[in-house]
Amino acid sequence: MARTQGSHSDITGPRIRAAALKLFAKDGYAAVSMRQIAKDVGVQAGALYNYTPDKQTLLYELLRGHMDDLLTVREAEASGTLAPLEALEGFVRFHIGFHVGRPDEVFIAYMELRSLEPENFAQVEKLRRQYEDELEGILQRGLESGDFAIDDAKIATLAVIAMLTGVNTWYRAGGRLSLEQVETIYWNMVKRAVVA
Amino acid sequence: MARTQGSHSDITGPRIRAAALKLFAKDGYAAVSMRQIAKDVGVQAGALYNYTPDKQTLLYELLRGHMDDLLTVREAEASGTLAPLEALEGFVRFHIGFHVGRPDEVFIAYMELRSLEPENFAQVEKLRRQYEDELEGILQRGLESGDFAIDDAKIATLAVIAMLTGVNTWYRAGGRLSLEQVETIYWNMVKRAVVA
DNA sequence: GATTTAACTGAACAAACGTTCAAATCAAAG
DNA sequence: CTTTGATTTGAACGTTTGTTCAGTTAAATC
Repeated sequence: MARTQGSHSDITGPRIRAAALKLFAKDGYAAVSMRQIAKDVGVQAGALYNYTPDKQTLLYELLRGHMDDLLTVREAEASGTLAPLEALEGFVRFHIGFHVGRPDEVFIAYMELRSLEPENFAQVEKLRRQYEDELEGILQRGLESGDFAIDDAKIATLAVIAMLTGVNTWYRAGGRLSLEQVETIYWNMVKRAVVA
Repeated sequence: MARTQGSHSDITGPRIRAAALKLFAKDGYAAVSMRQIAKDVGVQAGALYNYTPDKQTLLYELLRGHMDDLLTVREAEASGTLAPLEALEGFVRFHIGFHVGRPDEVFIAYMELRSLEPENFAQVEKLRRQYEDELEGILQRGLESGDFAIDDAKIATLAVIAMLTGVNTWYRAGGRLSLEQVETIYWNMVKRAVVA
């Protein structure tokens, strides 16, 4: 079994994942061949199978890793103790910052969900729901405390997330607006949309 | 050349497009084979080539047709003469109603843009920008008249469209909420987000 | 320097791909 | 009934797909 103890080079695995990530994001999972990934890494196609049992697992581990990352990083700045307004602002700014910094991961994370086999899909979907639940909790708390004025916490959750994730379709580092400006613009819109 | 005069059956072409639409939406353009489309229609793969020169054109015509539809239907309820607030409400309700009624078209229209060859991509992209420009115009007018309070008309355009199009990820006809209720919930959020 | 062990190559596999085309089929026209 | 012309079949094409594996290479261990 390969990769059980570090020996000769531990950089090929990551390089494969980086190449797959880039190519899947650009052309889509189904349109990318193992030979293209191998060529990008500078290796023959057969060599990839020392690092992944198959193509599907390669995709799954990218999506799974991305969601783990998202939840782990988010956990570090928990919102449970904050008032709804501050918690919401924190979530908005976190979401934008995190997603803008990982455009390829974000892109495949919801473009290629359907390319996952059912059990892999279920795993990733569960993590995504877990992330959404934090926002829904914030909105629900704010609704009950009277801080927020929304018709439906679940719909507002999905609407806010869709709006925020949309940043990735146009934002490019080094553009007209700084990340902090973008965060503030979106936070203003979210605030006005939900705060009483 | 086939299909120059109606003769024997004019329903095969539409049936092919319907099958392609359904399969592309479910599995993605690259993952769907001409043989799968043919099987769905109840015909051999070779027969498809009496109706389309190749697979790429099939996709292009689906996306192109969808965008033409969008712009044509939208034109029928122009907003130029309305005050910004009414124009915006009309746009929001139209966008939701139109998109919710065509989930497959909407899904491939922005999932499979990258599967279009460059010149086809440019055509479809142009139509999409044309649609977005109407919303941007409404927001810009409202900004200048003082009816709206937003930081940036272009960003607000993209944010609103992302939020509205997100309806398609969860809305199903016959669910808990009627279409009109959904429109109203989203209109409330948009209104609060941008109206002064 | 010899031995071990992990990493990679390069060829091969069966299956599936988009597309083509001669031959068969079928509905309508004369 | 025969002819015409559009439509479909079914096989074939060359290419590409994911994956396997015996054999080569090269680094680490003794």
